[in-house]
Amino acid sequence: MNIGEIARRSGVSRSTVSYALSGKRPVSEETRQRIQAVIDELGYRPNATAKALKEGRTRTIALVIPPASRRLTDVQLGFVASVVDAAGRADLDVLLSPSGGEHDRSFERVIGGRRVDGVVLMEIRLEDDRVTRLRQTGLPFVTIGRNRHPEDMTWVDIDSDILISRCVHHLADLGHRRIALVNRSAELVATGYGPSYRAQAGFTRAIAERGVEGVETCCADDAQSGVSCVERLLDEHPALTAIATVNEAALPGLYRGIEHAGLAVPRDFSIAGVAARHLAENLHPPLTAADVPADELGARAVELLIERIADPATPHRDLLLAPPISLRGTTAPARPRDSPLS
Amino acid sequence: MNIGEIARRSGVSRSTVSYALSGKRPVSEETRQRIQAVIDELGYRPNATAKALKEGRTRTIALVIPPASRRLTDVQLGFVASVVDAAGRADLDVLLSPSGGEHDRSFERVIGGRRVDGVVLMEIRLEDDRVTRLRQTGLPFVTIGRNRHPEDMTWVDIDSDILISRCVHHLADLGHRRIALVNRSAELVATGYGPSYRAQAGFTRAIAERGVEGVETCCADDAQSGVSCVERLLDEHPALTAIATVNEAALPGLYRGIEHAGLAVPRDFSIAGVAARHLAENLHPPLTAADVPADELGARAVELLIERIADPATPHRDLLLAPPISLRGTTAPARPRDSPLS
DNA sequence: CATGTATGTCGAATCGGTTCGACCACGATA
DNA sequence: TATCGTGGTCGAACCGATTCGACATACATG
Repeated sequence: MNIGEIARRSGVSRSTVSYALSGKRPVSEETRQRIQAVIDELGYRPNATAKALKEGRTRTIALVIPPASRRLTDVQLGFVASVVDAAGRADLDVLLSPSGGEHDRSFERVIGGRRVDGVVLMEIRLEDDRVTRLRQTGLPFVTIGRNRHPEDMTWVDIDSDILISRCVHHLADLGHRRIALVNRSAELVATGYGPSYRAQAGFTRAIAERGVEGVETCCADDAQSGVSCVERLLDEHPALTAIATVNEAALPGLYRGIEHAGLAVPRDFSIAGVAARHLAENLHPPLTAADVPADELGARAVELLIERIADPATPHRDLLLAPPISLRGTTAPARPRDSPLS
Repeated sequence: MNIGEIARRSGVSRSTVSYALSGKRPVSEETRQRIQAVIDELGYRPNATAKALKEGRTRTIALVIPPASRRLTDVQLGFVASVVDAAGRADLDVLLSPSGGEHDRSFERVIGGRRVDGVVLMEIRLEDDRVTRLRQTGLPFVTIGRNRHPEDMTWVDIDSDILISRCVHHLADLGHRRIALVNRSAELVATGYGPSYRAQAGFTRAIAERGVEGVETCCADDAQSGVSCVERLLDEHPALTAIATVNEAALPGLYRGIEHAGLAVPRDFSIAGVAARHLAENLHPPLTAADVPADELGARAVELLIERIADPATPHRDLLLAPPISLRGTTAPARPRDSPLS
């Protein structure tokens, strides 16, 4: 079952078997065939662990995901899928490592034990311990998202600042004067989650540029919270006519909340956001949104990582995408409503 | 950076360092502290690959998922999350291996190269090559779902036969006389996907037991297909008053299609199904459904796998769950409708 | 005092591969 | 004929850990 067994049965040395398999030195056609016959018969496959030890690389990358207990959003799921896919195409295996909370053991095990040749890190915070930790180990890594100082690292990201700003401009173009930003959970925003932070920045800037009225609010990542979020918003700001959002999971709730308030989308109320295309198209009416190109980002992250693994001294690179807004069914010209309270 | 370096700097042999770390033989307190100091200073962590080679186990399990290109359903996602979670608690890493189509290289790489100590297999078909392959390698494995002959293997599953049958009985109890089964995609059913096959069996049986009229149909895994599926059903069977389904992804579409037809759920039309709790609760109105206990199944699968890894001769076990139907907002007494065509 | 037992340490073998240096046989070349 | 290159093979070293057997020292026991 190991290379020695194959060698013995073929009457050659272990090195000859190895060379017959790798082709790194010539082996006579005759012996090659004899060896191959034995291999086929026994169904021998070289032990990946032994190979990894000798070669000094595991042909495995780690994908560090947010703790699995918190449900992955559609966009995150898209990242996982495309990373796994791209890695597979490059004959790399993917070790899944949840991080955060009680899962830090897993991260430490994978990183410290050098079980992988490189790491793809998702869900980066503006200040992120894991980045610091990876830096000290010297293990190549690429992040999906960036921290506060992304200068000396390799990353891919979407520009949620620009994207949300585009949403606001689009809504303002349609005549909306009172626009709310529905961000992700307060907890996430508080712990310095990049996309939320940057969405906020883009929102504030665009609001100022257009001289319209803006309201910012946080909302937990589920439909129920979306409903109550809209209730609260309409209660406190009855003249609101549009929402821009980066909160995918809340979207069904936002739709429902608006409907409960007796408003029709997009006739009475507009929504624009940043979401997975799949999700945007499946909502009803389909969401006008900047579709996060998770496939491209994930695939590119893996490519960049492979580059860094091959040559860790390669200069750092990055990729910042700002896909256009796909106009679907949730934005329309503003129809001013009388505020019942004003 | 390796154990030899630590040994040299502490002035002891490599074996002493190893024993100091593992505690498998006594080491004097003094040397232990000296070694520990060096380790802390250099941030040394033993190489997992070398350890794996020597010990003959990798402390890694593979999780074989359906090809990532096809979007995972909520239930599948629940399985992944709980398996990763449970493995993490047992200090096992999880290697993600997509299988099917072009991804079979990945499966072969992981299994053949003995990169893992055991395998959790998801999305089992009634006839499944991967099960056959795993059998010949002798690698311990546990399946989530079962194939046609699950006698000599270890598996966990939900009893979709019983579950769908319960849905039918529940609907029949409410007076529904014409009930449709919305199964998963025709392709999946055709290739012998267990849950679909068993749902069909349970449906047919329950229909017969209650002497009601049943219609079976397949539906692709997305909202759009759900809409057209309902359209088609109501067109061909205008007197239909209820749907039982195992198709999570189609649910939003089913709701929408029913609404389009001018029917209200649950007043005019009832739905009962099998789905992830999370999803059922987030629909509007919340879905009356048997909630798939993905957490429990995933965790149990890992436990069973760990058992088999520790002792491959352990007798095979299984776990078949049939959670009760949670009554939520989508089922109500039948209100007969006149068929516009009859 | 001899013997036995436990503590503490070391060197060498081992896991299953890859790879380097050496060697032989052969035909081509000077 | 002496030399060289090359095809083909082997043995040994190596990757970085663990573990076994051996040995030395110290202490308790008969």
